[in-house]
Amino acid sequence: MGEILSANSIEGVVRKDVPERVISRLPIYLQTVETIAATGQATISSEALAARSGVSSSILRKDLSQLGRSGRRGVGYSCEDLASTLRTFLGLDRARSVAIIGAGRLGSALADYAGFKRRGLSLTAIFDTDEAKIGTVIGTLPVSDLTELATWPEDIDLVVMAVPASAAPAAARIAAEAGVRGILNFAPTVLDAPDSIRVHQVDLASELQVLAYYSALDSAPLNPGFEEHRN
Amino acid sequence: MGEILSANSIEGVVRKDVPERVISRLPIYLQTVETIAATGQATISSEALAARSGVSSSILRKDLSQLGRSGRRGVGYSCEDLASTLRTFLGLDRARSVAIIGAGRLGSALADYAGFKRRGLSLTAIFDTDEAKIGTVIGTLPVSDLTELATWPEDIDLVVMAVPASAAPAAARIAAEAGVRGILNFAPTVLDAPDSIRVHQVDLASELQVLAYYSALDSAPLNPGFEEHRN
DNA sequence: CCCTGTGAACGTGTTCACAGCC
DNA sequence: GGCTGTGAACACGTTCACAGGG
Repeated sequence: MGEILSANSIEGVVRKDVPERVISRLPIYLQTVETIAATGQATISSEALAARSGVSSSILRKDLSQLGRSGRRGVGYSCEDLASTLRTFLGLDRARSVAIIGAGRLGSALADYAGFKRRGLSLTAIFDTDEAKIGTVIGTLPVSDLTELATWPEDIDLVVMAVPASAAPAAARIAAEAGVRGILNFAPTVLDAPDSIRVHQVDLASELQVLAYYSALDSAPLNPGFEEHRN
Repeated sequence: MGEILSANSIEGVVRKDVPERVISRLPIYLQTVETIAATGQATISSEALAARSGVSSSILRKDLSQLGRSGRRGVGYSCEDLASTLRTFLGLDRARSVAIIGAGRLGSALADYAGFKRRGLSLTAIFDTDEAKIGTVIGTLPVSDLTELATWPEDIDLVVMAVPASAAPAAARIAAEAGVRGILNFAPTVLDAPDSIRVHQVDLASELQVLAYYSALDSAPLNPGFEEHRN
């Protein structure tokens, strides 16, 4: 045991509990540093890496320092080492298997996303409940019946949920029973899932509505005088 | 640099400055309360609305209190009034116009998303640079040449970017020059845009990598005694 | 008595500034 | 001199608990 521990640092140091905010930035750093490594550059400073990742250099250093010492003072971070540290820390050294539920337009489009393998993920299966779709091929994978998820021969770690809101809760229940550990939910509905399963929401309309708020903000004042509402 | 632009101090309009965290939850409340209103229920308590939105009741009350008084003590919130307050606050009372850039599989799938109008958004145009795609029809909209965005007759408030990472920066520049106020970027690359434009990132692989981290976390038993390492 | 609205306490995340090592 | 790593200061977000109107 303790693979996870040794993963983070060479000297058997601690795995402090790393806040989710930090975790959510690591994939960005990973992607940036991989891009830089691909150009042949051997090292990069926190300043430069932060700028290209859209964060401040101090937060980048704080974040990376939580994975154990990974940079060298006076030099910067080794691109290769850092990429490898990040991959290991995120658990991507062995590819995580992903299934897509929903073989409609969105599911098909996401399945086509070329970057799975390159980013430590392996698309293992696509499920649907629609008999007309089952058996058709998307990319290289045939669409399987969702009921087969429960007895699927390979472990499925993560699910991308690309079904209508009405179908999402039932599909989530099936995924949870099959032992899936995380769901990325594109359906515009809050899923309540057991604690064993982690759900992240991606809602096109909600994201656009937030942007709409800010777009309205500086072009036209709304609600004049709403300040005064106090009681 | 840090995309943390302060959206408060713009154009002289000083409104009580509502934190982004709060703004990002409002669309969820809106959707939940609309669903409840559709069942005919007239009022709802903070407790119930919070549970169905996946937040705590105290945070819901704090959030809503920032939009002015919207509930009634002893009773709860009027579903209709609250929905209307939220829509107005988010600037959705007049539909915000959205364009999609990228008429590939993802762009087409997103264009098909039925909920635009219902959620205060109006899909106005779809752009691409590929001549083979220009002129084809997606849903009810023809695909237009991206160069036309600059002189598009209708105002375009928001853009959904559904192009490969390599094409995203150039497309973002065109959008920025056309006066677009917000970009929802599905391309897996950090866009740096002028301050006048707000960029939100949706990255399939990054989201899955975060889920991968947590899935690895508790499937492996935690190191016994790891508590003690905390300092 | 019910349920919102809110100050005050608490906890978490970010920035600052510099010590420490290259 | 350059750049990381990190405590300490600061800012922000959440929860608590209760005052106060219905």
